[in-house]
Amino acid sequence: MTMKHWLVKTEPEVYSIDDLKRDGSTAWDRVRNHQAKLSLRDGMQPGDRVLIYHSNAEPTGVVGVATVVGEAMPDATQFRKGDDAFEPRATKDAPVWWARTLRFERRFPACVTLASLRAEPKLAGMQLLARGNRLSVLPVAAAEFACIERMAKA
DNA sequence: GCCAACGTTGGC
DNA sequence: GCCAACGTTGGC
Repeated sequence: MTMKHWLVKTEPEVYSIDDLKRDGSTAWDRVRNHQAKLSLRDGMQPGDRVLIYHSNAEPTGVVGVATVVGEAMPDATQFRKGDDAFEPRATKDAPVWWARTLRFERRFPACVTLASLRAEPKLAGMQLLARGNRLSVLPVAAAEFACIERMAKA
């Protein structure tokens, strides 16, 4: 099966690309949207590459690349009573939310800002840039992924 | 099943 | 901090 490409959003004040670099890899969890869950659980394959996007940041944009490691796993945070990610409907036999391990690959020398993404004609169809998009896990076309990698080097 | 109220996301 | 977009909840 061919490789897929993805983008995940994170608020750097909560968990940044530097946190991922420090940790080496991390469970990408606390995602509480069903469409994003399907990407995490069913869409991603081991070895897929993932753009890391800083939202609510100065500046906002793509800051690096990670790799999908292993299979989907139940999001452990859904079982933690008292945690704001707790999910009362979830049981161990029937988890509601899923997570993936992402491994740090590299940090771009500079953030590829949202403004520069919007200014790039090749990215005009990118799902991230669609009006009102709030999904925190998104598929990215291979050509779009390559384009952003080139922008990071320029 | 409809839909108003409400909560969250995320750019600015 | 504001607010548009839009997902979720819950009464009916």
